[in-house]
Amino acid sequence: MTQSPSTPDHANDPGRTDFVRDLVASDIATARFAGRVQTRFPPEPNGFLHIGHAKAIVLDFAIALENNGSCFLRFDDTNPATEDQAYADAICEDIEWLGFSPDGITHASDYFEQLYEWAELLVTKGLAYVDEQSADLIAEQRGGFGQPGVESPFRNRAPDDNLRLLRAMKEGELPEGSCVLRAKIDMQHENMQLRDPVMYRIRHMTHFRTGDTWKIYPTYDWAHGQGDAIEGVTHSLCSLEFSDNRSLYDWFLEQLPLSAPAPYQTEFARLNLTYTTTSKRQLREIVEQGFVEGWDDPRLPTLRALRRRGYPASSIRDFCSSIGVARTNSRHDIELLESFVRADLNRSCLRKMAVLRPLKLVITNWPTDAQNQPIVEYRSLPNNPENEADGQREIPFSGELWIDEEDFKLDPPPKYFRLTPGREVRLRGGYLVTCTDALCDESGRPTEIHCTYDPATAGGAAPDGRKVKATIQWVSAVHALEGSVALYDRLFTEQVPGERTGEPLDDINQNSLDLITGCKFEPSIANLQAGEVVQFERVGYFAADANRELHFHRTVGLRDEWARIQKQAEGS
RNA sequence: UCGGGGAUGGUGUAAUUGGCAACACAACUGGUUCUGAUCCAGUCAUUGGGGGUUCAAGUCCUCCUCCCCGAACCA
Repeated sequence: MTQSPSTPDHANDPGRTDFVRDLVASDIATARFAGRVQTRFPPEPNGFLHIGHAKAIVLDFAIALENNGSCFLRFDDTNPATEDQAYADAICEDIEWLGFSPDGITHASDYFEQLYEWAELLVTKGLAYVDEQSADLIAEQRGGFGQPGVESPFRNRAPDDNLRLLRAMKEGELPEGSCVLRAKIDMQHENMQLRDPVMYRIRHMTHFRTGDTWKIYPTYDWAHGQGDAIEGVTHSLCSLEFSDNRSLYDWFLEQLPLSAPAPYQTEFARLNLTYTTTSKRQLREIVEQGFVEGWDDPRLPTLRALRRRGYPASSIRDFCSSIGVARTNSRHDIELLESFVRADLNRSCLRKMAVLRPLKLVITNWPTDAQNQPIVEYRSLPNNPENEADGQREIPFSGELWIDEEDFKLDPPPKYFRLTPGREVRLRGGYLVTCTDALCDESGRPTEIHCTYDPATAGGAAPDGRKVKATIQWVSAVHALEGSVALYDRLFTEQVPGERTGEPLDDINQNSLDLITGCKFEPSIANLQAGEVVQFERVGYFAADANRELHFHRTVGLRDEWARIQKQAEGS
């Protein structure tokens, strides 16, 4: 198994351990599996991977990696009604993007034949029987919490008769729903999972891999542990809700003639994040009801959405390994994820200047050439102050510029450092300018700002050492490229969607997308690759859309001290 | 109601297995800065509650409280 070499992940936190790693270490110490470690990531190909899956993927692969073991990707394709090759392809793609290469890609359906043989074995041993009752009846007879179940009238049918019926099920001679194969365990067991669980159901459906060869399909419980055993998995990690299934996992494996020590299951808490959801069902509703534009809409926590939004795979990996593994149900602040994204992007991103909401700034004393045209100068700015090796770029500067509306106030609030009549600020990498005048429309909204510049401050430094409180970004009006930007807000308005009313969709953020057109960009923006992420200085990180020219997705904003001050002012 | 699991700051995760509650995020102070970014310094919990054992308890015992999961021919 491999992982992109660029990211050390756990390496930055060596001594780190958790209950899963403790278990693995102890199994190695006692040679339970002869020192082997093998894990697997077992998604069902009926949906797209999301950030919650990323936690599981990182854990599964990291455990293998740290112990010289291996990790397979195994599709849990036991339900032909909901699964599809397209999902399987998407899952492979997402895992690869995340930075992991499985040691093998397998399917539960690869083992249908072996599973069936073992099912006949259980029938022969009197450990499984065909039940001809309806699903409703079986459910009813299962009993409830604290109440014992009732045994099926078919429970003690002779093995030979069961075998004949099972074969008839397999041959497609019996209609869907007419009967199921059940394990014969204990209808009184306090763990409902052991009250004669269903092993096979009849489905006359086409499976995306096995086609029409099977008329019966194994349930999750009858397929999962067996798949693990066949593949040589040692540590089968899954989420907490499968805790009660563990006894069944063990029971099935105990009945089978295995040559190696049986794998065992360990459960851990799945990932929850504030202001979003990792529920497959909820995500489906959000997409299907049109709250977002598709499974890769950057507002979603799906891996393809995060990728499109510009989240580096390494930041997701780092986040997943930093949050640890426990059995406590918890919910992480989404800010933590965002802080990993910012940390990564701050190091790696080129800086660009962009003006999202343009306001014209005219330098009234800017020189003109012989044709009476404003002269154009090229100012040199670092591509990334965090990394000198990224070099410099030349940006055209002239007498008419765009600045952001937010960087000018006719009537500045307290602690506002930016441009206002009479005040001097720095145009980043350009000159110090002083506002002399502002033209406004009828409603009093500024439409054009007039400034004078100080020719002695070329590059933005004042020879006399005078300080200005603010530096703002700008784009030369005649050279500006025009495009659009999608600003994303949280998917939900509440930290815990659904906590108020019981219905998560009640808390969906109706204003999660703010599409801004008419944005102005510095000319070098034209050289960006599809999907490349840059920092628009003083604004945030933005990913170039893969298809639309000059359209950007806001990955995450910069931390914003001014916004904080304003909020405090509102509060007091 | 029965079974399984869980509870450490605003959030999450640790604590050499009985020995000074640590780290990250958030928040708040302040400093640096040609990004109100980054960076740097500082502040912010005696561990769900009661009782017990012990020189010493987040850790052991005991009683209690609260939370999550489980009664698909889903996974």
